[in-house]
Amino acid sequence: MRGTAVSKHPLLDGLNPEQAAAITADLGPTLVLAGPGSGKTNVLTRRIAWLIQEHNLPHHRIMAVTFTNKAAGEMRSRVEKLLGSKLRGLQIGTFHSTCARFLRRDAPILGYRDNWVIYDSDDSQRLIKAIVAELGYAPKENPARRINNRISAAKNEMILPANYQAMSRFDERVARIYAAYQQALQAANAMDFGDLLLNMALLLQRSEERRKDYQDRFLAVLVDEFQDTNTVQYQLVKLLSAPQQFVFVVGDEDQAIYRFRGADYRNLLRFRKDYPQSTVILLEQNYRSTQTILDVAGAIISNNRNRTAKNLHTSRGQGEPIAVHEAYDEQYEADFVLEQVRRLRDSASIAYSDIAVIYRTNAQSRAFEEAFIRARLPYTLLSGFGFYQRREIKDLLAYLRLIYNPDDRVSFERIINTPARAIGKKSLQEFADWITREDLALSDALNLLYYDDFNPLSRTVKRKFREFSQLLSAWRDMAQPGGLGDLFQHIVAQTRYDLHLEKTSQHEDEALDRAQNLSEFYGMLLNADEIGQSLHDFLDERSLYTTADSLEDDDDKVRLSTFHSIKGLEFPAVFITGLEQDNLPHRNAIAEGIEGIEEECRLFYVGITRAEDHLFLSYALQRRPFGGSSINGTSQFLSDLPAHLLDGSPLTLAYLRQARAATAPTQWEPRHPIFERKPKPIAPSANPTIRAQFAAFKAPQKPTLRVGGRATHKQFGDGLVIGIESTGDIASVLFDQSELKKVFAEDLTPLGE
DNA sequence: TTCTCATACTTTTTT
DNA sequence: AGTATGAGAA
Ligand SMILES: Nc1ncnc2c1ncn2[C@@H]1O[C@H](COP(=O)(O)OP(=O)(O)OP(=O)(O)O)[C@@H](O)[C@H]1O
Repeated sequence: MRGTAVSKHPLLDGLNPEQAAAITADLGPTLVLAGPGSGKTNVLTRRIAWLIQEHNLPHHRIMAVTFTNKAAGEMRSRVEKLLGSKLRGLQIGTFHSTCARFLRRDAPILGYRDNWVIYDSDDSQRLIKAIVAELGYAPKENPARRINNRISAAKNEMILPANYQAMSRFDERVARIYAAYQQALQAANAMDFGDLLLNMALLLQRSEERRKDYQDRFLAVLVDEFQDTNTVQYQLVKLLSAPQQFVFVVGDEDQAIYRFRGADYRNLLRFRKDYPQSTVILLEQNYRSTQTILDVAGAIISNNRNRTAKNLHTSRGQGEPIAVHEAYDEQYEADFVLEQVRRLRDSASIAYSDIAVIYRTNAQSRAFEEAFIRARLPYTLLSGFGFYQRREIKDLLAYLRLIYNPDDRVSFERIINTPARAIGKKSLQEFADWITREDLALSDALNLLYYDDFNPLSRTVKRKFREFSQLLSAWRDMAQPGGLGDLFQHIVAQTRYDLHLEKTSQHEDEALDRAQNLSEFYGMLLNADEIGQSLHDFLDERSLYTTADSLEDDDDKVRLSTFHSIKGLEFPAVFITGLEQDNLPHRNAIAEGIEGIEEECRLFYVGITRAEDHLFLSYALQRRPFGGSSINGTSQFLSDLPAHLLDGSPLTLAYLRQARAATAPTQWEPRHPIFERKPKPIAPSANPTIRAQFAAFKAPQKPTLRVGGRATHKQFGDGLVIGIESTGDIASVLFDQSELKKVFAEDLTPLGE
């Protein structure tokens, strides 16, 4: 029966029996555990329609959580299409958007004023940095970024400053900073990303009245990508779905890739434990990929421990083999991708937007961007440094935010002297000291400037701040829905931000570029005006929406993305690039040990399973991060690929075979990557054979002679050992005085570091 | 106080 | 490569 369609009910049309079982399951807790492409999201969508149609739940009493805002929008329109009516009250959003929406109304209960703003990680780090300075800690030993990570982790675990357990000296400082940071956030009337979730959970825990209200409103709660929920999200689901427990979650532990954000795939197990009466449904039919792609994916993921083995199968047929490509460096890798993109379009009539290029780190997008620009092929980035992170945009946003929330300290400090108004360190200090001494809110202080009796500031300082405060109040009066574009024009004109741009740009080009960004931003404000957005709508949306969220599907451009941002999507053709040890798995993940490496393995798995028909894997022998350069061995995951499913140049395939022979299947031992920050200039050989040898890094066979170490040879002198044959008796050495040579290992004497 | 220049530091993934 | 910080001159 499996795999055959049942079609008794229009909502079940074309679904297989397991999918139908999930959709029609009883109202009680239900868990759908299934691999990629098995229709989990599809099932969740239809389940919503089913609840409305068959269980007569009013649509506004259903809440669904998706992983991205874009997925939320798509889910809403699909449900509407299934039911043939608009469903404005249906609550669908990410955890963050949903919480922000609820808190927009309820935050005053927690002591926020209703014009609170959302701080992104950059804002948080600025605030933390200021606090570190105020507490007199050394900025170097207490980097804002690291501290922010600790604080976020605590919030994800619902640990409040008072309960923060300090296990080290560093942690003791973190605990103090965390407490001060929370106070500063409250004073600034701001919430960071973690607060959005934590405050919502606290609200539900602390206010019985609000809890009952939300619980009464939401009869059913549905969550997609449940494997990537963290503690506070899990608690939110639990709190909101009580007491009737009509909770429906879908997930796949093999696709858990947000551990760094506190997510724990064991929430799937926890769900089964917390709801012992829950129905568990497995889906095994894959509708997305060819069998070859599934087999490769399966071979990769089967090395992970602690997982339910899934028996994925497809009716899509075997498909074509997986292409593996070795490139000399990232530019050649990009050229390879370009070449294949053109070929796919010409011979397989695949649109640009049907193609995804996936990499581990955002920095890797650069080589692809440059190549695509050179070749004049259209592309778009799903992740990375976005529009809103540009200096000029952040400045203008800070103006808007301060207008909306005059207590926003981070924005205030950003723009008080941008453009320069002769308010330097000293003036600012005098102002800040006064505020601290009198324990004033920033907004109150800005008002008190007008009353000489109430402030002790020196004449000039007072005058300068007063002028700023006057501007601010004038703008605030203008900040009405429909007038955001005008407001922008006034800000730019009255601060002479245009002149500031010119002054602070190095070249004409840069000034022009930044001015263009500003007009693009202006366009967005006009757009907001058109749809009648208020300032807070606009600010919230831009804090919570990512580049990928606002991308139109029909925009015919190749998608460049990290593994993380590509999750949940599918493409006829997928390129997975940068398959080098230390890149995937990333060196930092390797340092985290087996958990880290298994997560990297899942990243690879997620990437592979995005592909419908065409899958390309590539690695580069050399990369140039940070102006330096590194020579890389191939990813350990490449050795786990079943050889008979691969296609590539004979040399590459031979090399992979060799690599497989040399390493026992997936030892999670970090191999010894060759990583030289600034290696001696290496003359890259054009000879493919030599290049292949160059690539043939092996795990060390003799403890004495180490790949990546230096050794001396009686005839050729000193050199860098870049490879050792699996037999252990022959080594490839890059000699300082000559070139790459293969020599007998016994003629080499290892040198100390 | 502002601007310019040199120097040091970074070095995963995202809401 | 890119940003952030600090010193010194205008
Ligand atoms: N019963 C079905 N018949 C035909 N196609 C289906 C069926 N169910 C799902 N699909 C298709 O399979 C693809 C994958 O579905 P979906 O995105 O819901 O899977 P998923 O399990 O959520 O995947 P992932 O875990 O990778 O995000 C989609 O293109 C969907 O339209």
